[in-house]
This record gives sequence, structure tokens and C-alpha cells, in this order.
Amino acid sequence: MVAGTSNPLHVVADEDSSKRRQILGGARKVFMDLGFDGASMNEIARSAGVSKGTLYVYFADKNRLFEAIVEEDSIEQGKVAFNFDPARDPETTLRDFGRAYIMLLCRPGGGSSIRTVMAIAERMPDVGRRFYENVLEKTINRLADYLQAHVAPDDLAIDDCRLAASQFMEVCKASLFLPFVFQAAPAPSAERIGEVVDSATRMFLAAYRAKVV
Amino acid sequence: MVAGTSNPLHVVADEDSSKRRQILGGARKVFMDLGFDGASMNEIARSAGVSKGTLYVYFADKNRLFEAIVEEDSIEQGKVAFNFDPARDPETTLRDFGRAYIMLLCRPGGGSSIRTVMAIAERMPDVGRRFYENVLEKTINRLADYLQAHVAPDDLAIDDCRLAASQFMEVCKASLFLPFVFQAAPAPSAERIGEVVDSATRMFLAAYRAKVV
Amino acid sequence: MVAGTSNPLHVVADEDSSKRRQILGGARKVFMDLGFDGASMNEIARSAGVSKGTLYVYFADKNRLFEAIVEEDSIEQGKVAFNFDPARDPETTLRDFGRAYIMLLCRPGGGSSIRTVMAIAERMPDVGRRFYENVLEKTINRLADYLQAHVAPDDLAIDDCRLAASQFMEVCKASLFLPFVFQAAPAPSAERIGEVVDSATRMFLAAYRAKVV
Amino acid sequence: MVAGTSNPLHVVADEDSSKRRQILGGARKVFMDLGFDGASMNEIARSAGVSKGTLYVYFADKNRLFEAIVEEDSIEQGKVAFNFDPARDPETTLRDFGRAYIMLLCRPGGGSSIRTVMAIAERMPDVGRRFYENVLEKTINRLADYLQAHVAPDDLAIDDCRLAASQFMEVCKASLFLPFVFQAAPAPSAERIGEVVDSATRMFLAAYRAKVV
DNA sequence: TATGAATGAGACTTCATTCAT
DNA sequence: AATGAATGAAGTCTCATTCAT
Repeated sequence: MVAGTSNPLHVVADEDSSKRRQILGGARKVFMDLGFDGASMNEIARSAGVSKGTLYVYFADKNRLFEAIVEEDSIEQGKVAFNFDPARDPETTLRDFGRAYIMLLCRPGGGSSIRTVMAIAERMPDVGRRFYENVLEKTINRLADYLQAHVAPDDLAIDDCRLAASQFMEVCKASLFLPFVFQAAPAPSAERIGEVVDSATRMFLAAYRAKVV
Repeated sequence: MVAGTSNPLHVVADEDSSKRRQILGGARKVFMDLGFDGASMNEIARSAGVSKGTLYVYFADKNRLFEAIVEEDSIEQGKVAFNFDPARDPETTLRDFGRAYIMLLCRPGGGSSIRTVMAIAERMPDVGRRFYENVLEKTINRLADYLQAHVAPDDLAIDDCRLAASQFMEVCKASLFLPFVFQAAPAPSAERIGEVVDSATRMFLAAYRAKVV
Repeated sequence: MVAGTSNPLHVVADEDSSKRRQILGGARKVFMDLGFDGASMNEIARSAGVSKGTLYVYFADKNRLFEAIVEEDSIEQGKVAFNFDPARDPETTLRDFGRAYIMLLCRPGGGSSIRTVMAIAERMPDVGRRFYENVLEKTINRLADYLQAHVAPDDLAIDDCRLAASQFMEVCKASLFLPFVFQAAPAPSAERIGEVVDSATRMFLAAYRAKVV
Repeated sequence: MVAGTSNPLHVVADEDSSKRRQILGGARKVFMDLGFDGASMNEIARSAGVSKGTLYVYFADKNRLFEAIVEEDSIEQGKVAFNFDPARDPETTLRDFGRAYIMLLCRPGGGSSIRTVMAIAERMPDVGRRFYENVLEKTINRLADYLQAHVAPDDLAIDDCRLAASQFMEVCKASLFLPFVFQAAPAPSAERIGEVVDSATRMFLAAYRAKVV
């Protein structure tokens, strides 16, 4: 080793190690395709392009690896910046948000971990709970805050904004999400999503638009 | 098979053999409690009160046994007779149906097979699709038929009744179903279900009640 | 199946199942040859002539299998009937017992589990303790009882018979046991054992033979 | 090796390299605590305060490292200077030696390598043999030499001094060593050791003290 | 020389499935 | 038809060893 060239890159198993991200990437694909039990550590190692032993250098066991992925996805999805600018009018805001939300849920690649996490929630309650809180509840709260900002005599008349937010998000799924997760239909087209979200928006505003006296 | 040479006592593969039903009963509990991968044939045999070998007399393998259960549950749940008597008024009908539907989905025991089937749908697409068609789509269609019967100038103004049916069913889940399946909250109380379904009903009718001209 | 010939031999995994004994036999050899850690379940299965899975039908895990062998050996060795008939004179009794005892300890095949158990005692203290109590302590107590029966003014003058019994057993090992267990010498010949035990007997009696006043 | 071309700073394989001693020190503790199989190279590296790779710079593999430790311990323990000054009288000498010997064997920390080596002797016969020869046999010989020096008409009457030496060492263990190694009793107290060694000394002298004619 | 990340063989164990009875 | 003992492939995880830096 030549003096002065000493390598400062002692890559360790820290949170952002490239190997760690490589493993998470490979494992995510396998977990999402096959489910927690269906995914084998052998297959994960192959998919990640590392040896089986290396998996265990970065993650204590299969559960921890899975949790790390869900956690990461939580953070990732929690960062999805839906446009809840209070300056925008409710109709546009809801229509844009609804489209983005359903597209996230029904991504063709099945990239969303929602199904996989739901499947394992009974055996790994903490994972399920944290996913709900970090991803779904957070989005509900953001939408609820937006709605609250528009509660006014000449705007929206909502008593329970969090319930209303949840109602909008659910009604957007109508005819789209369940056929998709049960593999009874392919991922919906952007056009169909648009129609359904528009219908949901109309229903929502019909219920919550403040009546002019 | 030549008539007269078959032993009438050996009707094993008969759809309604008592042993078969015994196995299905035991297996259902185990599959729904532990999921497809979590359920072992050992545990299933114990739960059904038969020997492990007997399972294979009636079902070719674990997949077929699981499929048979989902199929049976489909038929069973498809038979659940929600009261869609056209003579009843929409508000009462929707409120009663919504309550019954959510209670089915959020049964504390997790008795509903919806989560288990959703979990396996990616690996067993046919099972998922048939479950959706036999259970969920059938209910949507029944509700849609009921709504269609009430489309009238002085009753409901609905363009796409199947979408509307699906919308009502989704909006009933708001704030209840996702926290439950993700184990972020215990099964909701009957009272809370009542409030949420009432809110859903109001929203639905606000959107679809025919406007008096 | 012909009536009247119903087979009562539903061989179950009870204590004396022949498969169980077959497994114990094969496992004993491997454990004693290679030690607890050195023995693999694969090798044990091969040695026992059963499949790996069968091992787990009869024993919950490797530890339990090992414990069962040690327990069985304890019972077996605890049954070794040294002749402690009080009617026999001490000199003969001690010489016969000493020979039998050393031959047991230094069996050429290494059949004795003493070394293997000693090795694992630190990690499996219960196994070690039970082995000591069932095998070694039991023999000490029997010899002590015999000695006690001979405590008399014209026979033996012993204060602490259990210590004396232990002393005799230890002194019999002199120059024989340690070279054997450390593989520094082959199993001693019967002739050499005779000489050493005779010397031990003389020493013991020199110390404990009642002095004629 | 050509004189002048070897780098004097690279004396890695040197028997007394400080790193080498550091490794041996850390490894000794781990091996003696956990046994050969129980000790992992990871744990050894941590205990020694070096990297895992460094272990392999100094020792070809785990076996060689273990052998080096046993060898070192052999030499170390072989150096333990029991006081065999021929000028001292046998009774005191034996009592002092016996106490020191048993305390070494029954050290609470299990520091003695005797158990660890005994455990592995069947799989690594050379290690066992060398340990016996360097440690146990050497001590026997020293004691035998001392005894030989006291063979005299008015002192000791011993025919086979090596046997006698071994006999004394064994009889000192009575009631103490086996319960300790089998974890059936905690390490004996100094007081109890004193009693047992005194009894052993009396027995020894009763057998071998020259009879006054 | 010293490091520690990476490897992959092999350990223990589970479990769907088969088969002699 | 019914049993349950037996199987062996495949699962998760460990660890001695290697190698690029």
C-alpha cells in the first residue's frame, strides 16, 4: 500500500451500505412476488446477487430482513408528496390525489407491499401496525388536514374529517382495487381510474359540500 | 366404470362424504388461522380428527385441499342472504346490509377467508379470481340489482349501478377495515360500525338520491 | 384384512419401540466416537439406518436424543451388578470390584459415555449431573454400604465410608485411566489392571484395616 | 532465505510475536470456556482483539490454533513449580502438593484445560497424548523422583514410585474432582480440599511408610 | 501485515407426501 | 378405506475460511 493512498472507504454494514441496498432490492422483489413464506433465503440471495451468508451479515434473520423492507417502503411511500396545498380547490385536489393514490395501490408490478404486509399481519402484528401507521394513516391524516382547512360555510361541511378522508380513499377503490388484488382483473387503465375517481369525487362533494342556505 | 361392479360402499370421492366434510371443517380452521404456508398437514389432520394419510385419500395435495375450502367458503358466503327485498326502502336496506357486511369482514376471530385468500392470490391466481367472483362480485351484483330496481325519477338516480354498489361497500369500510386487517386496531364495536355505516348511507344517498325537479 | 387377524401391533413411538432402540444404538456409536458437536444428525441417521426425518419422529431434537442415550447408559451402567455381598471378605471384594470397575472405564471400544458426558457437562449441566448421580455416585454408595457393613473392631476402621469408597475407586485408576482417556496409551491389559488393582487394595487395607490392639 | 533480503520487521511467524501471544491469550479463554466446537473464530477474534483474518496469518486453521494453545498450556503447566525439594519431609510435601494439585484441577473458572482436552482427545489424539505427556506425566515423574529420593529403610518403602505417585494424585481427587467436572457440585472449598488431601496423605503413608523392623 | 466483507458448505430441523399394513 | 410410520427435499441459519484492499 502506497502512503497517501490509504483508502478511507471502510465500507461497513451501516444503514446506507451499498450491499445493504443491493440486498434490500433483491429481497423486495422476491418477497413481493412470493410472499413471506414463499420466499426462500436462497432465492433472495440469488435475486440480490450475493451469497446466502452475506444476507446474515446485514440482517439477523428472515424476519428482520422482511421488516427492513416494509419499513423502507413505509418511509418511501410516506414520502410520496400528494399535493395537499390548501390553496387548491377541493374538487381538483381530490381528483388528483385519488388518481395518484389508486395508481399507487394498483401498480402493475405489484410493487406495493400492501398485499404482502396484509398477508403476514396476523403473524407479525408489529409489522402490520407500523405499516398502517406510517403509510395509510399518515395519508389519511394529511388528507384530513387538507379537508379541515376547507371547512367553511361556503366550502365544505364536514364533522369528522378523518372519517371523511378515509371515506374518500375507500370510495376511490370501488370496482378497481379488489378485482386487482384478487387477480380477477389486470391493473386498471389510467382512463378507468380517472372515471372512477371522478365519480368518487362527485359522491364526496355531494355529501360534504356546504349547502348554501 | 361398469355398472354393478362398483362397490356402493366406497363412495369416497363423493362431494358430500361425511369424512370429506370433516376434513374440510378441520382444515378450514387451520388455514384461516395460520394462512396457507403456516398451516401444516399435521395440524390439519389433528384439527380434523383424521390421520394424515386420510387427507390424501380425499385430496390430491395441500393446494387442492385449500382450493376446495375456498371454493366451499365461496359458495357458503355466496349464499349469505342479505336482505335485498326490493320492497324495502333504500335507506333501511343499505344500513342493514352495510352493518352485516362490515361485521362479516371484521369478525374478531378473523373467520373471514378474505385475508387468507388475498395473501395467496399472487401464487394461486385461480383461487383468488374464483373467490372474488363467487363472493365479492356476487354480492356487488345483488346490491346492484337492488339499486337498479330503485332507479326511478322519485327514488334513485344511478347511472352505473355496479359501480355504485361497489362504492357503497367500500365506503362502509372507511376507518374500520384497514386498521383491523393490519392489526393496528381491534375489531370495531357494533356501535362504531353503526355510525360509520350510517355515514356511508348518508353519503351514498346524497350522491344518488334522485333530485326533485 | 381378514376378520380375526386384526393386527394388535400398532407399533407406536413408545419407550421400547424397536425403531427407537435402533436409533439409540446408531446414535450412541456416533456420539461416543465423535462427541456431541462432532456428531451430525446426518451421520447418526446413516449409522442408525433410518432417515433423518425419522430421528425427529422419536426425539424432539439433537439434545433430547443425546440425553436419552446418556439416560439409557446411566440406567444400564447403574444396573451393573458388582458383587457387594456383605458375606464376602473385603480383600476379595475390593479386588474383584476394582478389576470390573476399571475394565468398564477403559473399555477398548470407548463404549463408556463418561468422556463424552464430561465433555458436554459444562454446556448441559443437567445431563452431567444426572449421569454422575445415576452412575458414579450410585456405585460409590454401594461400595460405601459394603464398607460400612464391615466396620468392626476386627475388620475395617473407617470414619467416612463414602470418602473411603471414592478413594478406593480413584486409586484403582492410577496409571491406567488418564493415559487411556488422553489417548496416550491403549486400553490397559487385564494383567496390568490386575496388578494396579491389587496395589490399590493393599494401600486401602493398609490405611483402613482395623489395627489389632 | 538469503541473508540481507529478509525484512527484519516481518517476523510474523516468530514464536514470540506479540500479536501471536495476544491471539493465543484471547483464544485460550474462549476455547476453555466453550470447548473446541463451541468456540467460534469470530468469538476468538473478538476476545483476542484482532480481526478474523489476522488469526489466519498466524495459524493455518482452527485446529492448529487449538493445538498451539494446548501446547503452550502444557509447557506453562509443566512449569508449575510444585515444591519437590528432597530436603522436605514426605508428609508436608505430599500435603502441600495435594492441595495445590486439586486446586488446579478444580479451579472455579474451569480454567484448567484438562476437561477441554479430554473432550477432544478422541478426535485429536496427538493433542491429547502430548497434553498428557507434557502435563500429567511430567508431574507424576517429578513426584515419583521425589518419592524415589525418600526410599530408605527408615523413610518410604516403595517398589514402583511412578505407580505410587499416580496413586497419590488419584486418591487426592476422591469425592472432589468427579462431582466438580460433572457439574454435580460446585468447586470444593479450600477447607474440604484440605481434609481430603490429609486423608489421602495418611492413606499413602500408611501404605508406603517403611515399617520399622 | 492487517483487515473484515464475503463466501458456501453443511449444520439442524420441518413437513408434504408415500406406502405397508 | 384408513392409518401413521417413514421418507427426503428443502428450509433457515452458522461458521471456518478466503481475498481484495
